Formats: sequence, C-alpha cells, structure tokens
Amino acid sequence: MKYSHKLSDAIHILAYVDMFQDGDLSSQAIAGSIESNPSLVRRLMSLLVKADLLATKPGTIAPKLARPAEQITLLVVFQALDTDQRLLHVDEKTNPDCLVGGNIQATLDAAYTQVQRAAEAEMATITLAQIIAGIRERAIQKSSARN
Amino acid sequence: MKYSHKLSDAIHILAYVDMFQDGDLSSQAIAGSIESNPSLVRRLMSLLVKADLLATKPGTIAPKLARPAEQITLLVVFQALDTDQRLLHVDEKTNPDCLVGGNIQATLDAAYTQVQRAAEAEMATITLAQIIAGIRERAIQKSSARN
DNA sequence: TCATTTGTTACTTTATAAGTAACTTGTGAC
DNA sequence: GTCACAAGTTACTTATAAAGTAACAAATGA
Repeated sequence: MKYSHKLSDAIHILAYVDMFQDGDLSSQAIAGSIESNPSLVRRLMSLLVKADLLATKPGTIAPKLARPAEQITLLVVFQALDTDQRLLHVDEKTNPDCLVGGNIQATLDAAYTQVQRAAEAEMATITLAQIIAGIRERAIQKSSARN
Repeated sequence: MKYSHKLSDAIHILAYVDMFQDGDLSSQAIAGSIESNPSLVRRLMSLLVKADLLATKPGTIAPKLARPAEQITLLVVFQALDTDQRLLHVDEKTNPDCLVGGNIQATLDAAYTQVQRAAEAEMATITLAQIIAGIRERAIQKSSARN
C-alpha cells in the first residue's frame, strides 16, 4: 500500500487552524499549505469534527479548535481517522490444522496489542500545543540562522 | 497498500523451525503452515539468515535457529525485514513557504520518533521463546476444551 | 437570488506488499 | 560424474489501501 500520512495531514490542519485563526482558513488555503487539494482537506476536517476536535460552520469559513490545543493529543487525532489503526498486522490466513498455524494468530495478536498500547501511551503524551510550539521554534531558528 | 504481515510470517517461520526441528523443514512444508508459497518463505528465510537469526545450508533441508529462542526478540526480527520500519509517516510534500508547512515535517518527525522508540522498546521485551510458549499453551487449552 | 464554501460521494491513480514462476546454485545419493 | 531435489535469487503479476480528483448537494450571507 501507500504509506498513510493522514495523521500528519490531520495534525497539519489543526495546527494551521489554530495558528492562523485570523487568516484565510478556507479548505483551499489549507490545501495550499499541505500541498494537497481542498476536497481531501474537507474530508479530513469532517472526521475531526465528528471526533469533536474541530468545530466548523457549513457554508462559512470559520473552523476553530473544539477544545484547547493543550487538550488535543496525537492519540485522539490518530483515533479520529477512519484508517486502520493497528500498527502491526497478524497474518489472517494460516493453516488451522498446524500446531503453529493454528495458534500463532492469537499469540501474535496479544503481543502486538502490547506493542500497540505502548505506542498509544506515548502518543497520549504529545499534545497539539507541543507540536505548534515545535513549529514556532523551528521557524525562529531558521530566521536567526539567516543573519 | 496491503497490510504487511511479513513480521508475522517471519516469526511463524522461526517458531516452526524451532518447534519441528526433527520434522519436515522444507520451504514447501513451512509454506503449508503459513498457507503461502515456498518462494516467499525462502525469501523471508534469506532475510533471517542475513540478520543472523537463522542458519541454513544451501541445497539441504536443515534450517535451525542461529541463537536460542530466548535471545530472539520481536524487535530484531522486525529490523531484519526489508520493509519500511517506520510505524507513522510524515507527509513529505508540504509547502516550504508556509510557517506550518515549512516546519511541521521536522516537528512531527521528532514526535513520531518518540512513539517509534516506545513501540520498539516494547518489541524488545517480547522473545521468540515467549511466542512459542504462547502457541503451546493455546494448543493445550484447545485440547482440554475438547474433553 | 446568487456567488461562495462546506460537506459528501464516487471514481481514478498510485504505491507497496503478496503471490507466482522461472532460473541458478549447491548437496548428497547412487 | 550425473541426477534428483532443495535452497537461493530475480523478475513479473496481482491485490489492496491510500492519495488525488471531480462533481454535486446543502448551507450561508451579501
């Protein structure tokens, strides 16, 4: 498959909306920053609205965060997406009549769940506010490097 | 894309080789347990050999673990594969002239690396020996459930 | 009422992994 | 030595999930 960067784009949208609250927040403008297209941005925004992370008003250009950036974690954004959320995948088609093939699926599923929990726990510690701060910091570093 | 289950299949091979050391360990037989084909099994085995997890002798049916199952972790198997190992992916194509687009890649990369490290640390705690024990346990549970 | 924007649906394209086939190389039996 | 067979390798085809795109309905406000 293609490597999904939906999570990255969703965070991008949230950061953009928060940072440019007084600027142009049309799906067109946001698509320009992501270098994607407005339709894709609107679909992602729709998912974010459903997850209660973003608030929009149909027909108007007025998106804003549904809660403070400090209270939006990578994890909740991740879980708002409609993509598969498993990071590792069990082979669903193994020989049930074999000692290994018949029991490895459940065994690996338990192991992968453990890994998944560790990853999600880490995602829960990273907030949109931290990402925004990171973006601002890097921008400042760049401008001072130009002197 | 398709969801990769290479990691699952690679672990399957290692478990199979260890558990059936005295049985038929041809790529054909292993493929039967995975319900895949011998060519794919041989390719995976080749990667495991390169990573020094498995030892084979060309032309003969004689694969065996290159080290004890207690010393093979999910992480080293994962890292032996030739697939992309990043669990989360930054969008590589964002507008560099935008405050957000120009700085979000590096910021997210740092955040994703943090999540990756947590997942890998967890993978390092799970050994092939534990997976094999899990397979055996489930097999026993099944046989007692039949009584 | 009309231009503009969001929200939604359907379709096309692209990227990555699985599956397959064919060929080369190595081994051991005879 | 040669022959059957298995590992090892390479190239190609198929399947699948995500990105990209287009089109249109619904909502808004000038």
